[in-house]
Amino acid sequence: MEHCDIHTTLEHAGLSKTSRRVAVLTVLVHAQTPLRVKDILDRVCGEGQINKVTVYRILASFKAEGIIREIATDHGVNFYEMACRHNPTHPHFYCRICRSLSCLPEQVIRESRFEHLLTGNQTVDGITLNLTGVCGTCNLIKDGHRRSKQ
Amino acid sequence: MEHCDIHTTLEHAGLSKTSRRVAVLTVLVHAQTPLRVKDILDRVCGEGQINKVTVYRILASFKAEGIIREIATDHGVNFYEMACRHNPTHPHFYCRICRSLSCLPEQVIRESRFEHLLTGNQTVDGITLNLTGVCGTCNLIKDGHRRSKQ
DNA sequence: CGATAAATGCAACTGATTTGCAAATGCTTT
DNA sequence: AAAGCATTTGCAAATCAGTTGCATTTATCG
Ligand SMILES: [Mn+2]
Ligand SMILES: [Mn+2]
Ligand SMILES: [Zn+2]
Ligand SMILES: [Zn+2]
Repeated sequence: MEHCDIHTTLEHAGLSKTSRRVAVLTVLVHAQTPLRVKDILDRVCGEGQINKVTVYRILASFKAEGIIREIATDHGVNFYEMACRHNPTHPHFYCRICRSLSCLPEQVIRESRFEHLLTGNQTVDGITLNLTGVCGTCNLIKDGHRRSKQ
Repeated sequence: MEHCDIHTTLEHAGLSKTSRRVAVLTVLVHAQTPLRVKDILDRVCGEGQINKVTVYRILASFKAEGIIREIATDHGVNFYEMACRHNPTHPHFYCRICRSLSCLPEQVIRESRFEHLLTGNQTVDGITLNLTGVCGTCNLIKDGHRRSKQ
């Protein structure tokens, strides 16, 4: 699958190409699902490592520049994914058992579809559509438990 | 505006009508916007007060029974609102400056509209549609700052 | 009334995110 | 190159929402 060029993206956002920013962006660009800060730390295990505070700060700057999207969940853990043209806004599914987040990529969400709902002079810069429930894997485990109790 | 009967709701959910549950549900039923735990604690300032742990446990039981909805936000603070027939699922607007959440009540969101996106055997029990941005009040303040700097 | 289960409060804990500050790094000007 | 200044990073500590363990109270049942 195609993805953005790391260096072009940073240049276009006006962010200098430090080793840490390149490392974090590389991880995000190659991710198949949205990532938590912990996931990013695990995957940036190159030579000089990286501090979690640095990751938080880099993510904040990426978000401010519109490079990435932030997806909040109950349980207070945020996920991050690319917000480039290769990855338009789409719904997600969050499993409240295993706390995993997966993309539901078939339906693109247009901001314009909801802007008429705004009555005051709000400014919208993001949309999140999340389904919550129990994922397939956790449902299987649940069924197993149910059977073994009968 | 009309709202659910406290006692009927608790009975129907199979929850005993303790003073704390009645207090929390009363606050939620009369709220004009989704509330944080802190808001609920502020509003349940009757005689015997109430402990925050109790509020968390009551909210967990309400959510498990489908009495209320939970709305997650960046910043890791959850909001709660009634999930009864008087208040069908609808989008919300979250201001990332003042961290307030407001209801956008004009567009009802039907779970069925998104279920065809699920490929595996997930179980869906909730949908959240959030717009994020800067609210009218915070935009006014921002404009004020911009002017005073010119 | 006792026995038992459910609900509550309190203190301590957890875990994600943030803040303060000092050290490192990078770029500009002399 | 050296000095000056802004940006980035790391480390320790703080913050803050939410959770857990356990003792106490309150409700329920026979
Ligand atoms: Mn996604
Ligand atoms: Mn609402
Ligand atoms: Zn799961
Ligand atoms: Zn605001």
